[in-house]
Amino acid sequence: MVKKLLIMEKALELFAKQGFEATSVQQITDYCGISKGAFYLSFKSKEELILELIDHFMKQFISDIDYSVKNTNKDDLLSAFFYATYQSFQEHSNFAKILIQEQAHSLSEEFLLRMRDYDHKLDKAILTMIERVYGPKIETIKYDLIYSIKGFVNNYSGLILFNNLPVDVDLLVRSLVEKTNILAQHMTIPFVSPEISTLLLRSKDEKVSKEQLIELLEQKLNELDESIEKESLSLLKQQLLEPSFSPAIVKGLLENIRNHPHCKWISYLLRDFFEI
Amino acid sequence: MVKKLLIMEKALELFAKQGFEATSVQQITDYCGISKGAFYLSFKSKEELILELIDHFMKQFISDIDYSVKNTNKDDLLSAFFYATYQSFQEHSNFAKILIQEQAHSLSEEFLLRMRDYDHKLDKAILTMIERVYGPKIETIKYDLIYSIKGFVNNYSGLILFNNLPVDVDLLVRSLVEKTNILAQHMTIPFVSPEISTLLLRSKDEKVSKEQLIELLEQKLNELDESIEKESLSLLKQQLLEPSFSPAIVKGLLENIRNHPHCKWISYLLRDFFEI
DNA sequence: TTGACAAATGACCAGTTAGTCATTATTATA
DNA sequence: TATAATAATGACTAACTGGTCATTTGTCAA
Repeated sequence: MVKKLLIMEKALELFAKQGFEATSVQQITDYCGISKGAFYLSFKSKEELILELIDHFMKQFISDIDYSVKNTNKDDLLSAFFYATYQSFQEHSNFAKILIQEQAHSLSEEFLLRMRDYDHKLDKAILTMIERVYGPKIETIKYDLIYSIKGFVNNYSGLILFNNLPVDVDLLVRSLVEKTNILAQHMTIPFVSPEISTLLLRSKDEKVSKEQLIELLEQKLNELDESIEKESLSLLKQQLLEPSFSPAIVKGLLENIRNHPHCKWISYLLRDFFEI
Repeated sequence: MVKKLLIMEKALELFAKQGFEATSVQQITDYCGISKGAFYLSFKSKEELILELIDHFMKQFISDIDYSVKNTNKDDLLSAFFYATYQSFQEHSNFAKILIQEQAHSLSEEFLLRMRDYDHKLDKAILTMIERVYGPKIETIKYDLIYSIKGFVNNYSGLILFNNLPVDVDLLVRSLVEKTNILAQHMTIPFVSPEISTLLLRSKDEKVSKEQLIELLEQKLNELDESIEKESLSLLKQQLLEPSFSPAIVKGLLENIRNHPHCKWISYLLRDFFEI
């Protein structure tokens, strides 16, 4: 099994330098000083190597973060989080580079799903953290806060990693903690509403449940006056409970409510649900 | 010439979906309904197509931003900037996707240099903007502010583009303006120092000049007490004025000062200069 | 209808890719 | 030492890549 680790190590180096696609199996085996056949004794495909690398490092990273978020006292929590993050990034800088720059497309569906899942876990860890640190007072802006924190981490990491800056980690952490605190204390206009967050915090393939949709529909129906939009919503609710209309009709009903400011979101969720 | 536009349009679509590398010329010509030969009548290579696409959209984008930054009164400046940005992104969402997710490596040096140049222009536009909006009081934190603004733009764009969210642009702009204002008013601990910014704001290939380095060296020499580090610095200054040591010696001298807190930066710049 | 010119084609080239497998080398066991 | 089992090799395949170019098609004016 030591061969497997050698391959993972050397491959990571090349991937960080050139990206997944631009690195060939031949290059990896040359760099390891082994034959191409030997590679396929350890991994059944290049794809499998990539997935194993992702799993290996993400499991470590997420559990590090999660631990520090759950086992540090409230006052040092933010510092601990940023420290743990940049500690991990420095220790595994090759992986960090891949994490930050390797884009969505190119690779397999499996890869995307897995990354999304890890991202989701990270979101939950950050959410736990800010709820512990700031309590209920950031309720309305917590999703924007998650996003801002992830933004800071990403951008400053990219800055450091791709310019090979010598880093004063202490300063970086203090600076990011301050930015986070400032935003938490003064932000009043959230952009990421709970509605949007439900979409972001669920996995890509698991849809909003029919029951959730119906609940949301009823809520919206109460808000609206008699109108084409309200009737459309009502018919869509009927369709949810007992499908009877053709796709064309459903599409038309969705079109009716699409531009109503109160219905944009529900229209989006319904489109997602009816796969239109 | 209409053929050329067709190719650019269709190619952009495929690039946004799959990335540059994963999209073949064959795929593009199939999607356009033309022959492979016809492609090479309009572009002399795939690379040329990519560069033309980048130029086409970046010139538009940068000039839009620059105009709005220079021709809006101070009070609406931030709003105008974020509006212009998201207007552009919505209008050219395929290009925006490429801009946000297409990573550094993979492509040619020419591509990297050009992107860096546009990025640099954007930095300058944002700098102009925040200096106009906030005046001298943000002097010490202005580079962190640039970075935070770019972080917000990038992250919220990614959020919107890759989840196909229906966007309330007004809300988004108000939310980002607020975040920016909050940071500008309360941030006190900058991470991006003027030293770092000199590195970021210059193009990749233009180095810090020898004269600037010597000036910086003399400054550091005055700060230090007699020590191995000071002697190393002195010898390095000598090497700058008149090269005489072998690369191994220079490397050793740099190693001597690498971990001294006062010398991290100068050591980095010298490594860059001596190409070690 | 003809001839001249430009536009468009797609078979073809040389190179690279991920992945296979008959063959050979190495090691452990008896 | 002889045998069996395992590890490792690298020439090979089939598919695909960016790019070329002899050939065909389309469009004019004469």
